[in-house]
Amino acid sequence: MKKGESMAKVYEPCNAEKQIYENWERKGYFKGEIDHSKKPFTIVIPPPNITGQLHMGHALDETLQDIIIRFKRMQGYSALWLPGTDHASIATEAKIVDALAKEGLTKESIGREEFLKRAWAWKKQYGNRIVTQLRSLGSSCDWSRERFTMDEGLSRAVREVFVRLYEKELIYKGERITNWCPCCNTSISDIEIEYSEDDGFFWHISYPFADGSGALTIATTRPETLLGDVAVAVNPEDEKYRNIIGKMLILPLVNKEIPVIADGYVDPTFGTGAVKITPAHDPNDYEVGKRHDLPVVRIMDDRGYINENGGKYAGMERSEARKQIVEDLKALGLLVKIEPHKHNVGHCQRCHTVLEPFVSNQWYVRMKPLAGPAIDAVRSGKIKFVPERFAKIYYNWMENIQDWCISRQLWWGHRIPAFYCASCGHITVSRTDPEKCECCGSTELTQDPDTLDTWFSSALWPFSTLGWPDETEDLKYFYPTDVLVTGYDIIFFWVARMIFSACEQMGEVPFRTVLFHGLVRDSQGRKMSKSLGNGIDPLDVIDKFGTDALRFSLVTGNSPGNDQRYLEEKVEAARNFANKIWNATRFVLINFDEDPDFGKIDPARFTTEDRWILSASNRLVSEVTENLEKFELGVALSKVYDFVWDVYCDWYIEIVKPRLFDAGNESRLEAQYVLNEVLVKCMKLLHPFMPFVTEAIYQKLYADAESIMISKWPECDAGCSYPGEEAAIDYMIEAVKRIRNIRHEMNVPSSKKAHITAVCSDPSKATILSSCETMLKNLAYCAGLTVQNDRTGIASDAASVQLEGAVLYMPLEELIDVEKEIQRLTAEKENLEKEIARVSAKLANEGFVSKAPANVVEGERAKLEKYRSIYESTVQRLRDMNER
RNA sequence: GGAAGUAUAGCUCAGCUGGUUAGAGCAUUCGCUUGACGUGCGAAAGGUCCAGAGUUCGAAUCUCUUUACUUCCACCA
Repeated sequence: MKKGESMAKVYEPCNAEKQIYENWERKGYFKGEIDHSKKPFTIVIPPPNITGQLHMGHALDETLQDIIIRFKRMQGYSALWLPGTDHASIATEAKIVDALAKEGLTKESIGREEFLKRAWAWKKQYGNRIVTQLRSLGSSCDWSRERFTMDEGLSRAVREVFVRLYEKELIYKGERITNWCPCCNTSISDIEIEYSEDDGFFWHISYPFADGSGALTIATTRPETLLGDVAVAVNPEDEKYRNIIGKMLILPLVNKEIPVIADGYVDPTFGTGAVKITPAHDPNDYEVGKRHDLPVVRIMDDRGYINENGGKYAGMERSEARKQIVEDLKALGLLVKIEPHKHNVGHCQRCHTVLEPFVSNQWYVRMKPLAGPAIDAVRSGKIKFVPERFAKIYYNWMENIQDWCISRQLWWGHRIPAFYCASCGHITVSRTDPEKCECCGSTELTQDPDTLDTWFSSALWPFSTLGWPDETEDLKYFYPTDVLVTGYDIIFFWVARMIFSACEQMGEVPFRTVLFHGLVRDSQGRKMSKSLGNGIDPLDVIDKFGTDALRFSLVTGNSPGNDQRYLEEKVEAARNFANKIWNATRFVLINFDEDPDFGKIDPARFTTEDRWILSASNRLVSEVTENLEKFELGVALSKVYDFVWDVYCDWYIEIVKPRLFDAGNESRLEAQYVLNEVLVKCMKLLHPFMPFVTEAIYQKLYADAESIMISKWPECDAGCSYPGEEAAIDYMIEAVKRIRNIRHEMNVPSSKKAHITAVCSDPSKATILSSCETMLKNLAYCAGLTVQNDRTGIASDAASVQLEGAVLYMPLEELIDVEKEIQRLTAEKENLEKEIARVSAKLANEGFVSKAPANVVEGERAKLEKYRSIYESTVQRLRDMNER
């Protein structure tokens, strides 16, 4: 039995993929080896959260990375794709807290140690799920180097960086207004805030003067913060308030005297032009308070309840307190009016709770000194953003950067290595846990209870995963990494922070290129989300269509940085393509001799179509390679797709069939050779995109093959260029297409074959045509072909095909509707007239001829000549038919 | 308030540094058991490349303006 005959008619991805993947992994192909005879090529994975489940975003991200790393591996680089996961402090902690709640426990009740024990157990049990899922995408990660942000080594890196920054005074602890999530019960950094325009109210409240001389009306969106007011500010330039500056007001409900102060911060045109000042609960008020040396009165606890400073409101939840305070003000007649007011409210990115900004004592990274080198790294081109426009967003953020709040009131994460001395108050920050205070020597030390922002550790990922702070061989060989592939949504969270961290710690960029991709949205263009329930599980798609199909659909027709929609039809089309190449292979193998000896092929026996496709495939190699180098993955893929389907399957295979079916054909072996050669080349070009089918096919083609993934990437052969053969086949294809067209238009049944007479004035075209009788017979329902140089013997009602330098006549007798044919020819004639007019006008244009590049002008001339040739024969034919 | 992106066939989208009779997939219409594939083959229909101006010999492509949608940043109580 021939090899191809054992192949199923339909490619079944599910059977093949798992086995193929296991084989790759077992053979160790994914391993990145230090090999000084090769150049390294490194990608570190954007570590997914251990709480995460595979979604389309991962699928896209992984696919892009895998394409690049497989391409580079085949090109001969020592490729390393380093995988791992992120501990995701808030998200994971929330999971554990939820689990505890189900048992009626709280984290405080079980204590820190027990809590962490449970968290690690959870991580062990579920943290690997995402990793398993990544494998089903075909990711060729070096799993032997898998890292976790809380691994011992990575934790050491975190501590090292913290200490270094502290020693350089780039980390400090300070009391500032920080955004706080009362639900997650922790501080968060500025970029973790999500603003949304919410409907709210503007409450106008009357503050009576202490001397009884009337009252001043202020407007606020947060009346409950009134409890913490320490002043009311007006603009010093504001005429209407000039004479009340310095007077005292009675703070309603609290019955405390507060002053009217003057500060330029107040906009006299907004609200009433008078602003209540609550330094503990508003960043601007805090600044005003500092300028005027006002007290800071915090009136809310961490959970969002009014504290003891709130008098009778103490213990009330913030929204409840707001309601009550408004009620009470109304009762006192101090509520002047309530206006509906839309304003931007900050929400917690994770739980969407309304955030509460208030003063607290937190750890910060001083960003200004770190931002400079990080900006330079991109501006100088050491790091390239693809697409470039993201650099602007990056600069804009970096140039206006605020200090980064890195402490979190959580337990799951890297604990801040700061130790407070009970006797002298000194803070000891060190690489190892200190036994005594470095200042006074006291042993009464307590460690800061807080942990670090998750992103603090991910910021070190490109080097911490390679062994830093040790000077490992891996670090020396694989660092800096080459490409970072990620979504534009984490440019600030992660990309920017990796850049400044690497510049500071390594004195070297973390990666040379950042390839940004967009979001995968649903078919209606909405973001996929849990709450909408519109998410598509990549694993379901893989089950239904195969990994290759999913990967193909995510890459094709997509350009860097742009969002895309998930459409099942696209995956289906990709699945069909996998089936197509599978069947092309089946065809090739069925038509091979038992064991073709390609050592015996004679290039002299290559036919025109052989040279045509060898030449075209050679060009394909260079184009696809170039596109991949430029990260134009979608373009590269569609080029291979078009070539395989339209050129190789639809034309080459069809043209070459007679040679294969004729056992005695003298160039049969050459046909088999070219079929095989071009197919393998295409499979290699396709392998990074569709690793599984291409491997399955490769194994079919070569029984003793190792693996396509470690095969050599095709190279462009400069000697393999046959423009003459390419032009000849293109001409023949044109002829076939036009014959098919006319036959279909005339409703000629395929059983009705026609003998074609080619009238050819151009000897070179005559040569081409004389050689293509078989092709016309097989592809254009032709019974036979005669080539002659005049029109003798041509039936006046024959259908005709006008080509450059030739006319093909097909006597189809009664099947031809002469009127219709005249109509068709007339339409064609008119179209040609338009084209000729267009091109002639162009060539008559002095400016065009003198200024356009020579090859463009030449191209237009050739075009004109071609159109004229076809036009003449069209006119001639019309005349014949009309004179009939 | 700043900034960015998008606008091309009924739908989803390609079209790089200006030169194509403006492309693909899906959908539509018509025809096909042609010895790999109906997850296929063949043929067709379908577009003022959002609108307007400019640069140029030449613009879907570059510049400006307008409109619509999307996103990011900042944020006035």
